[in-house]
Amino acid sequence: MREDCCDSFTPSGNRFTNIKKELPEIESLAEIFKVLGDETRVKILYILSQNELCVCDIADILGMNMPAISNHLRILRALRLVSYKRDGRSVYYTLNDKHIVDLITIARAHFLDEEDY
Amino acid sequence: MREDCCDSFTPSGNRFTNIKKELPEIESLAEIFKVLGDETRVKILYILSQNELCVCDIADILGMNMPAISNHLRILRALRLVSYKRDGRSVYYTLNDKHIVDLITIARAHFLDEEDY
DNA sequence: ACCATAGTTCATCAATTAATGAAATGATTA
DNA sequence: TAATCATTTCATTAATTGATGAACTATGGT
Repeated sequence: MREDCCDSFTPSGNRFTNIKKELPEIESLAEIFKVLGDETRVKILYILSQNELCVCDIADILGMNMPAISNHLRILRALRLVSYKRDGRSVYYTLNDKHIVDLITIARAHFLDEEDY
Repeated sequence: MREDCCDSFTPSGNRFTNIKKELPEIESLAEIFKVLGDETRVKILYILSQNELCVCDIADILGMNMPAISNHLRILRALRLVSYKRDGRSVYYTLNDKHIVDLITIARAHFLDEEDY
């Protein structure tokens, strides 16, 4: 976008070429973090890591109405983070990806304990 | 919000009490993930994990204009994820929190390798 | 003092997001 | 088959977000 830059810029052109190549990979991670960046969704994933629950239970626990929960579950389904099975009238959701819980656990350990920064 | 629920609901009231108590803590994690949920910001954090850079260099690497980068840096400053020092006309930013890189690294290892799901 | 450069702030705009209620679907029960 | 419950889908709406260009601040050079 810019041809030159501040004094640290060298016009030889191939500055930062290596890191630029890695960026598309890093960019794609934002999709995962975006899912976890919603309070409701991260809570849904957390409670599903401990219980298999129907939509109605999740709505009850979180104090929200069912369409709201159902929409978030649709997003989580699209990324294959949860799976579901119907049992009678109810649909039970389970966590489908243990990596997500790892991320939540690590984030909790790192950012909620004030030890260092 | 709802007084009763599906069949799995028990009116005794204290169902899921334990997990409900943990939810505010989980909810606060969304703030961290929200920061990483933006393509530009996660890229900024990643390149700052490898180089100390001025705003102008970051803008150059990411192919964006400076106000856009500056605004993202403001968000990262507010959460103390980066620090900065002025050197002449340039302001150099550095990563201030190694935990963030851990999260990015772990997410990359888990979600970009297709081994299991 | 004047000018150029680096960066920030601000207002505006477009796009995205999430919650809500209503309607539709699917499944069980009377 | 009518009624009810659990869930999903849909349209609407309000709120949030991110990019842009203009204006402003700060620093250094002439």
